[in-house]
Amino acid sequence: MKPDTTVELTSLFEYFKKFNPLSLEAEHAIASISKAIDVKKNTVLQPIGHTCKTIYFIKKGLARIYYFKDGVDITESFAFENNSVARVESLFTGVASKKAIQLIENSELVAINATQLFKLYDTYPQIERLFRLIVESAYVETIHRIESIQFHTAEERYKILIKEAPDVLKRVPLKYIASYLGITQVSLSRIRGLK
Amino acid sequence: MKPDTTVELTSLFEYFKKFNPLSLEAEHAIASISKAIDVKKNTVLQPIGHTCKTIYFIKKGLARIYYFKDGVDITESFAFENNSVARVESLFTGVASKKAIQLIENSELVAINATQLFKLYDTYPQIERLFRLIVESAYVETIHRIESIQFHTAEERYKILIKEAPDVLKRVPLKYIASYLGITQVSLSRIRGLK
DNA sequence: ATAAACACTTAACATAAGATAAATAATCAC
DNA sequence: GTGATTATTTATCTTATGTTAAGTGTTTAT
Repeated sequence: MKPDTTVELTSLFEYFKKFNPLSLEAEHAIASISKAIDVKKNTVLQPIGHTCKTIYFIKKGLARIYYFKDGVDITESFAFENNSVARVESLFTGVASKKAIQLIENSELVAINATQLFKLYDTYPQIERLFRLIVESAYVETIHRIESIQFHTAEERYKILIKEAPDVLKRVPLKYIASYLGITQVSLSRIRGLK
Repeated sequence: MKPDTTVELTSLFEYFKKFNPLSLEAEHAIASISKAIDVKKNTVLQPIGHTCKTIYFIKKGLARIYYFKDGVDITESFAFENNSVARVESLFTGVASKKAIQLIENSELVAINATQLFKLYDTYPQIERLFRLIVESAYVETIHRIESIQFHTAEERYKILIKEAPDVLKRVPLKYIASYLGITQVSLSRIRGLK
């Protein structure tokens, strides 16, 4: 019988396979620096002001990255199941993050120790390649996000969001969606009220 | 005496050194898939609608990535000397780019064949690592750009720009700066007129 | 040197989104 | 279940930015 971790990490390795399938040995190496955790709704994983040293994979549930701008809670991004989430601007620079990760639902996560992960890059080029591809993919998404923020009206952005991620509306409080779209909750209500 | 290419690529390899120093062999491998080109002001390097297969390094000069939104010319980003520029959202996906790269000044570039570069990744893990680090760095910049666009007023964004890149103002037409800031040229003039 | 094209500013008006406040509606703790 | 939070909507007024148009200044090509 397989050890527990392997079973728990099945969906993580499925996720990896979409980018770069790993050898069993490489999978075990990642398993050895990862642990599965259950987190209650509204939990904040790491406080603002700490350097990000963990990459989370969401087996089940829903998270957001947020921060405070002039005392106002701003949602930078959402992350759904079968995706990873990390405070990248801290992870890749070592600078303390001004952001936090919060779970919007009761969630099941895999926490990967990034410090140890980066060390695995030397031994397993396939792991370095895997995360290179994951980052490239996230980078492309971020570029699309810029186009969306900069060159669509708030109403267009709202319509695009509910078209591309109708789930969001059911699972995420509107106040979080509003700041994600770059507007106030009042404006979002107004837009929703149209027609 | 060194071959010509080595001399011409000095600044490129200096740029690489900031991320991941390469062996001479790896440098030669990159040199063999690169060529130095001189480009006149206003030249568009590749037409919109083609898949991006080239990474450019700017030895001298200044470029912008732009596209058309509802017929209006929008500048997505600028790239100055000693930096690289590519239409990443096409490069990493194979999808035809809706964007073009244009030189704002007479420029000296190094064109790196990306298709061949990606093949080098198998032979030279150090090259794969180099570009992983370059992309991670660009990704972090893009995340900061989102914060800037989404949560500062146009006036704040303008002030940040002239503080962080005062060069831009001297070398880039205001119409390009305006769309980069996400506003019209008229709005930018108005902001500049204040005080 | 001149005309044409381009770059930038200014003005008047229209509109989308912000700020504040108050009213419902939904959820949570006990 | 009841009261207390929290979430959402609605209304009013203000403000920043868009749109259009016209005018001035600056390059560029011949």
